[in-house]
Amino acid sequence: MCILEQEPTSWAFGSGMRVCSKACGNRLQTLGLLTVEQGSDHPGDRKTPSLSDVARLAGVSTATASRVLAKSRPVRDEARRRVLESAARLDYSTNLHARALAQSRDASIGVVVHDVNDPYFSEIVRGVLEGAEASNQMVFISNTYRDIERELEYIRRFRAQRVKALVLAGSGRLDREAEQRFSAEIINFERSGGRAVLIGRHEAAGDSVAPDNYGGARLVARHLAELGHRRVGVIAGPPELTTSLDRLSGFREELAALGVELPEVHVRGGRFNRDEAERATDDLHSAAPNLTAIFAANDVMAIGVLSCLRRRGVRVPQDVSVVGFDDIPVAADLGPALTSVRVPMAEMGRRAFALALETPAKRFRAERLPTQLVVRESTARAQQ
Amino acid sequence: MCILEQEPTSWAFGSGMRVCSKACGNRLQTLGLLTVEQGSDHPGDRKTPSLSDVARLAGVSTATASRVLAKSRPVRDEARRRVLESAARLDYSTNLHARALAQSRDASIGVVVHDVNDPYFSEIVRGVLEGAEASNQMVFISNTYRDIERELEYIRRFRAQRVKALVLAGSGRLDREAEQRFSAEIINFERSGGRAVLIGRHEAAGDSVAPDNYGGARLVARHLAELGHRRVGVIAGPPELTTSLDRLSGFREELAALGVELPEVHVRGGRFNRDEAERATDDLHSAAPNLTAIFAANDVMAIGVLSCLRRRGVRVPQDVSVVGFDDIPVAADLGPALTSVRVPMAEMGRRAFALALETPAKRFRAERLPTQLVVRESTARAQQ
DNA sequence: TCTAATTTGGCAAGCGTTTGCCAGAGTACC
DNA sequence: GGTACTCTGGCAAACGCTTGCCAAATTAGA
Repeated sequence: MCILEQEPTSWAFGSGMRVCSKACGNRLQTLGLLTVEQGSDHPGDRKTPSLSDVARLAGVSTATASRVLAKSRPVRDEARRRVLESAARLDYSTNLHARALAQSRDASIGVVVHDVNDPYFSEIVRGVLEGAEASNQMVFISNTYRDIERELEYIRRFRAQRVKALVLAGSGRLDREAEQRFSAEIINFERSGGRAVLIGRHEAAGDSVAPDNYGGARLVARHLAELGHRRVGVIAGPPELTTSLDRLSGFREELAALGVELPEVHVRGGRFNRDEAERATDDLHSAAPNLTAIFAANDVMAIGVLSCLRRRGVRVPQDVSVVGFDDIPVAADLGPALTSVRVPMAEMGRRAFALALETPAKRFRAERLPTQLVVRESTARAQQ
Repeated sequence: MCILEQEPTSWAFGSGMRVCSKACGNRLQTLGLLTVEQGSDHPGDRKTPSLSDVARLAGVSTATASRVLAKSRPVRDEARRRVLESAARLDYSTNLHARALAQSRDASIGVVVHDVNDPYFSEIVRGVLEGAEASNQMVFISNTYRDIERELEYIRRFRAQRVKALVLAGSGRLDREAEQRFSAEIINFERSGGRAVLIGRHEAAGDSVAPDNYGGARLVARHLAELGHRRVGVIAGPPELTTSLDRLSGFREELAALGVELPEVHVRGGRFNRDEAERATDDLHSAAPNLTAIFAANDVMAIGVLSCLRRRGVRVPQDVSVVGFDDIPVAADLGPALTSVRVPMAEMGRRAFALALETPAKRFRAERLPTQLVVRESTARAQQ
């Protein structure tokens, strides 16, 4: 084991540290090769103790033991003490399935997101977890990678698990049939007694929280127009998602209102990821090399845009201004720091969680959270 | 509803699109304010159908219905068809708790990570999910935010849920007592019949997968020494974690072997996050303004380092070279692109998942995955 | 056609909790 | 001392599925 003899509190140790480092060093000599080492033994498997074992050991009925452990009713001190002691002695662990079955309800909360690797969603998850932590609830996260079948599958699965509440984050779809199937599953879920809250999709059957994508995109248009940009392009999101549409149309309409034209050839699209955005920017820039500004449908795509422009020797913001959307944490650390629209992702997660625990109103509720332009280094006055 | 009349396949639509945008636009006029809208009704709640309801409707016993739905034994076509049809008619959803209880085992898999918002962990999660997807398993992710009590709590919770397997990602701790409590919970978990696999911590009781932190750090030392750096600093990770120690000691020992000194005052530490790293760099750079290179214990910290240096007007890599660790996806997109040590994060997740499904060997297995230096723009020859 | 082997389906006993209901034991108040 | 409550604790019936065991039905073999 690679363990210090004394508790380390800082790196300014010297000797103790060095000894340890040595040990670790030796252990790892196999630099560059995959090593398989042997450790100690796997534990044996005697049977898991049940509540009745605890009760027997404590000399009480299972009812009493249950009431102590689930805190469902007061129990006299003496008995309570004996139960707790027995439970500890046996390493007892409540079988949650039995409990959920008896109560016809699982206390945990499910979260379904498109992609935890996307900072947009991981921020949302953070918000949900903050809420959950405050009220000491278990939450389970699952990932659809934007596959609709998997999304439906997970909803069914959480229904099968009878979770108390379900938070679904992701864009709505323009495909009517897809949305209907989605809504149908949500309704089935709620019929089974759970609460469902949607993030980022207002159209489906359920309470929802969403950012003001349309308004945020208008802010971008206004910002660029004020900087004198007249030839602008868009790297849009997937055309089948309402989020893409809202962001694109907000941008387009505000530009129009300000008298700036946005020809269709200046609008390219792709999935919400870095690489597709980079390719799309290649196409766009080849087709329209004289653009002075590019609006990316989200920050992850903006990263691809920046990468493409850098590779092509285009300076940002001197030659071309770039704006993203979402304001993910890393946006401020890109080179150059990215101008973006702040979406309160964590806050949406918190709100969704809170909503999930409220008793449902008669009608679905839909909250829309404001967005806000954050100007950084990637936008500048247009060089005509 | 904001839905197109025809299926959209690209943004080059024109009119249909525009109509939709208008609708969306009107819906969102409340720019900058939180809006609460009213939607349709919540579904009512008639009782959830059970297997016996399905069986009755299909005119068979629950045993047969169960066999059809759980595919546990062949059933004659006619009966099978009737069962499936009844299940569909009733929107039946198996109660997984009842199933898990009857089988004394939950089919799902748990994942416990320190922080899904950290790309290091979200990449690991991606690897696990890829494995899970290939074999069509449900996985549940939970987040400890590096709090040891919460970590233990989640392990207990997954034990209570009797999950088939548990993947735990995060660094080991130097604190002996903490590690022992951790190991004790793992052993309890395995005793309850589940499989546990650890990522990034070899010292605890369980099969494990870990990157070669020590070796990777040595590569960094060699790289910097070869570029002529003699005055180097380190922004280290939290001193209580073995990951921090391994990375620091590998770096320090290789430097020593190459005749480069690393005074303790050139080593600062903090949590594995951007902001603490930025502060630590402030301290470091104030104390030792003549450093020519800084090694950050991970990429997230390196972002903080870069930000601090930029703020102080220090050019990277002309004045100071910076190296990170992990090679998270965004490393290549920072300004300047970050030289880092590639840790096969997703691969570790996949391996851990695979290991979790294998039957355990008699002794714990420990796999170590190689790391690799990726040189980008943030390192250059030292200006003496 | 008869017997043996193989499918297929049902019965009912779990799986490990929770909880409604009831009874016995204290307490408080007349 | 008697009545009316309040506490505690136990019994046993769910909760909704799976599955070992057995019997009936079907098929194969002779």
